Amino acid sequence: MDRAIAVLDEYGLESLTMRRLATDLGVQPSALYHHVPNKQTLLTAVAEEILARGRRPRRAGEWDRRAVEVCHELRDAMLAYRDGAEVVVTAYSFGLGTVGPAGELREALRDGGLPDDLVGVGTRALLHLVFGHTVEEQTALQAASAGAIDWTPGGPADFERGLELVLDGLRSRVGG
Amino acid sequence: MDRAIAVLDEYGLESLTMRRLATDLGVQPSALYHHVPNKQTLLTAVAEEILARGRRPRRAGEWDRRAVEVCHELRDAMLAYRDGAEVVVTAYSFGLGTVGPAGELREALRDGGLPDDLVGVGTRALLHLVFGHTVEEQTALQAASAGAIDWTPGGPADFERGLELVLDGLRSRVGG
DNA sequence: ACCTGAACACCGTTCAAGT
DNA sequence: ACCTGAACACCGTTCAAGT
Repeated sequence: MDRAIAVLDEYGLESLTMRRLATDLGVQPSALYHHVPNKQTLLTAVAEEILARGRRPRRAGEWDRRAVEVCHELRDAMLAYRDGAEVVVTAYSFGLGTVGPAGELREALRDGGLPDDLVGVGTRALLHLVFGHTVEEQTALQAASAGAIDWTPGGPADFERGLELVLDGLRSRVGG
Repeated sequence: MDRAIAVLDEYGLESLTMRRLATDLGVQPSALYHHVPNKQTLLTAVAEEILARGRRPRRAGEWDRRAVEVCHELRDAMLAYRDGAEVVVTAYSFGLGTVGPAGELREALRDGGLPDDLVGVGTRALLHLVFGHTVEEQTALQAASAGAIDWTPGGPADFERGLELVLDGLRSRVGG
């Protein structure tokens, strides 16, 4: 797991192959299949580890500030490793909603007193915003640091303004 | 182009390889490189063709209803072909914003009289919502039709409720 | 201009065999 | 239990050579 994340962070997702990881570990590729059934499972484990390493204590009390906090933690966790956003988003799209923060977000919206169906709609909307923004941001950051692009993308400020758009929508529906 | 989309729709993105497309066309793989510099370019062209085939006339007059209309057109276009959402989202993440509907969305928000920076934030938020929802919906639909899953995901109703959340946020900021 | 044939440098995964 | 060695069935891409 440690070596997988190290290879990912140093050489990128396209270089995180079973063969390369095996070489890095000084082992034959086939040896990996005694610890993991296939590559997708390996990548899911990497995604979970990235999220676990990004975990922080909750501070906010209000449900909406807590939702923003979870979104920031998620973004920061993904940005902490090269191609982290892609890895997490792909893992999420496989095991729909299994990955950690979805549950915490859902809980926050529920605590806000929103009706059940809106909790679902709102949670997915926030997750999609975080994922979309962060993949775009990370791609642009990496392209910029490679000199392939001249502009820099919207950072935390733009990120939060996007979140506020849907939180406005949610707040106006509390108790509705 | 026609054969590429046909192969995609019949066998899925993972089967749309240069070698397979070549075989389908009765030609050697190397022959494709006289029409396209690499696979990514081919996939971008496929994405553009999928969007072009989904193009519909604009009906709505109001800027916010027009934005919803563009989002629906985008979703429908992607859902029309197997793995269409993945192909379009990937292409988008490479040539950031070059793909068609982003401009139309941007134009709609601008017509709404929103300040320039909010136009950018809002456009990206809507795009990310459409992409996130549609990839999730299509993945679940395909998993369900393969019998791999029992539930069905949120369709057009949930889709539109998500959009309305951010449109509420945007409307409340018109003239602000 | 467009294509073939052959090669290069890779993939993920399986499986008998070893210790 | 954990690993090796060897193979299977693929990839994207390049390039000299043909028409």
